[in-house]
Amino acid sequence: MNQPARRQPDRTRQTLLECAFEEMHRSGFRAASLDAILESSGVTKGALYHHFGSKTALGYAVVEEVVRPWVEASWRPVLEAGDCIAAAVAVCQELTRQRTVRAIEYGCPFNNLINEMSPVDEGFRKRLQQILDDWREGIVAALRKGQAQGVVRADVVAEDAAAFIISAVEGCVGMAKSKRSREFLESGMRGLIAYLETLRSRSSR
Amino acid sequence: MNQPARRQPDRTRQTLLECAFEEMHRSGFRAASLDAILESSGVTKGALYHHFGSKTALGYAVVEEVVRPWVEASWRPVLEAGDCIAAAVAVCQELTRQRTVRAIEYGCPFNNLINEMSPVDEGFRKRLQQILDDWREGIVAALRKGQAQGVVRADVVAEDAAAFIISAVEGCVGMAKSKRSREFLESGMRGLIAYLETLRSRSSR
DNA sequence: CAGCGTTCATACTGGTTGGTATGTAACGAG
DNA sequence: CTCGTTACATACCAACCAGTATGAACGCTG
Repeated sequence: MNQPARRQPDRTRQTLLECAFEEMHRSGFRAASLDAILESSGVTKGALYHHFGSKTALGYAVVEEVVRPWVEASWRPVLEAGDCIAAAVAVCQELTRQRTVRAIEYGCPFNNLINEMSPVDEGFRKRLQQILDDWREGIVAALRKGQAQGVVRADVVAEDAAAFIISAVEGCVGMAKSKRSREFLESGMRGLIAYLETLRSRSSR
Repeated sequence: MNQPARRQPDRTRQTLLECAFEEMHRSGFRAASLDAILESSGVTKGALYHHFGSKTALGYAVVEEVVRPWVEASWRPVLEAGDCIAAAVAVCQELTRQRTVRAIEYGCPFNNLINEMSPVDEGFRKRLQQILDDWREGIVAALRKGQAQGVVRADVVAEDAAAFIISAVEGCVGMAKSKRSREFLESGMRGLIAYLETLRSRSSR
């Protein structure tokens, strides 16, 4: 039994965020039903509207407090690794390997939200853009570091490569949603890995 | 004046498809309001339900009769060109150049529909998957032809490269939706073009 | 223990949406 | 001209959904 009458406002809020994230991942933000979130979280409507002023405010909180850390965590290895290309390849391989068919169908929450919400809600757009900017800056820094180390070719334009790599990853995961199998995702990722290898300087092969 | 009482069922149907396409492009399929489509097309609900059995059926027809030709037309140059790499580069440049800021915000209809509808509606998923398969097969054929001509490196895995190229294009257009400016799209595309050049065989440079 | 703000619970509402029932006018066949 | 089918038009409905009003129970403070 969970304590029936005990109050844990922070935990209630966190549960709400997590259940909202999952519902948004499955259905998208606009089609996400508050009733469904309330049912899966075991929270009532009064509690929800105590913690969040509106459905939109809940969505913003999910972006800031769930999606953002999730994106950051997935690429931290690349930013911290010695050989950023090898680390990126490893992340790409991990991305496909541990992904269930279910996860392939639902895709990347970050990509989903950009595609759904950016054109129709400025608050979502700004928050998602900020996450994208930070991600891109991280990749740029990693590539520059790699260039200083002699791992990455000096003629690579870091900004362009970073935008391209992020786009390719999200594009692969997105396109794979229309396929039932893992094949497309794996194939696209092999293409990406082949590209990443072209960024390596001859001296570090 | 358009003929007030004259009947043009084929034209009515076509108008409906085009207006539905635009509304779906702006709002997505599920958030697309039939009333909005009816208003922009000047057609009444009775006429709509005469031509299409349901909103879903209308959506399927839009995919088959508007989205599919649109996707096919955008890549035909690559499939027919002599130098498929040069043609692909040209398509990418054209893709960014002629695109208005408005079009950047709303993104690619094909990508939008895959991301929104594939997980939640099997009928959409199958139709979109078929378009993706055909697109990919086209690129594979173009790459193979390029390899036979000595334009494309022989060690390129055509299936992987095709999946990767399509994903990268759609990823760039998708990510750019979260940015107001053209910068990200152009930057990602420069990265893509740099990648496309790596596919070229040394003998054809 | 008294009092009060925080945290939640329940019932209800107004608006929107996809869909339908019913009617009518155009159109082609004979 | 007649008649049945096609192609629309209008009015209405049931479902769903975000949001609100109201109130009660908890729990900290003094």
